[in-house]
Amino acid sequence: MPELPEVETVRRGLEGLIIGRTIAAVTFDTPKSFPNAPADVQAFLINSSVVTVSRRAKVLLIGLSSHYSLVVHLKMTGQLVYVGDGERFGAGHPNASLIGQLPDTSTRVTLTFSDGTTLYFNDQRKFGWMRLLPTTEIANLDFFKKVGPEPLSADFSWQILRDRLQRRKNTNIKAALLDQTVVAGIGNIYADESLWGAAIHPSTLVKNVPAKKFEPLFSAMQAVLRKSIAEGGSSDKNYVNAEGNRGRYLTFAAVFRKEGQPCPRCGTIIIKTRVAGRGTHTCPQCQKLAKQ
DNA sequence: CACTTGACCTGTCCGC
DNA sequence: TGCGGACAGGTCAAGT
Repeated sequence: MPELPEVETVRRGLEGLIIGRTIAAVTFDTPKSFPNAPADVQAFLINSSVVTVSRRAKVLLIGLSSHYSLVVHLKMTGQLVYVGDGERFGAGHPNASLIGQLPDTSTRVTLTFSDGTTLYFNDQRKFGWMRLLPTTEIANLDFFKKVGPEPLSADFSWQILRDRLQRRKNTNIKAALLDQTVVAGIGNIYADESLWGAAIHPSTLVKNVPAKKFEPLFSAMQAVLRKSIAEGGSSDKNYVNAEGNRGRYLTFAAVFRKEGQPCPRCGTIIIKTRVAGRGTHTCPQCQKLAKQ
């Protein structure tokens, strides 16, 4: 569920909260959530400070003064939540209610800074992970070598999107949008919202998507992602930002989790089906499946 | 090689 | 009320 807008929201939050802080201690539960060797942790995490917080696709990169980085994938239920001390987050601060609430049963990794504040990596379903890697090695990870372009980057275009989607011409358009090697950062929420925006049925095979539809799809995808970032992302169940607050985008969503409600464009009742192995929300009037 | 399905997890919800 | 099973979906491995 954390997709590009949610991870970007976490990134922006962390950037203002943890840069310059020095890591004093770490605790973690399972090798899967944090598989690094204790010796590396001691040598390259402890006593290093946070220099950068960046993002590529749905992956967060916390750059450290040791020239290592914490690489974090939240997968479905991961959270990165910063909790200050009483002085920083006193009564009235939106984060104040978190003091004493963490760690909880979902906490996998706890990073304690030298000033006594804390960054928690929580993950109810344990799909997510956090790894400490030399910063220069990140680009060599298989995922980073294969991942597609950033959909909001200045040099991305509808023609590039079209060409990359068409590499998967025999699969449906929703599966192609979810393929991170086609374009980075799109997950179930924004695939459904983008396809509704362009009035394309998600089961349409890529080779059958009319040529005139790729530009509207590109525009809809960018608009949806930008709107969601502006609203702090989507909180369906677990997602919260770096201060523990939920996102607001689903208030504005056209179809995602809107089954049974009227389509904002034509009033037809939104339905939920299954496409590409995922729950899929469409307007049956706006998004008709042409014979294929 | 292209494409689809299952596994990884656990909390929640639904039907019996 | 309790319980089994379906479901949630990002990514990778395995299967067709």
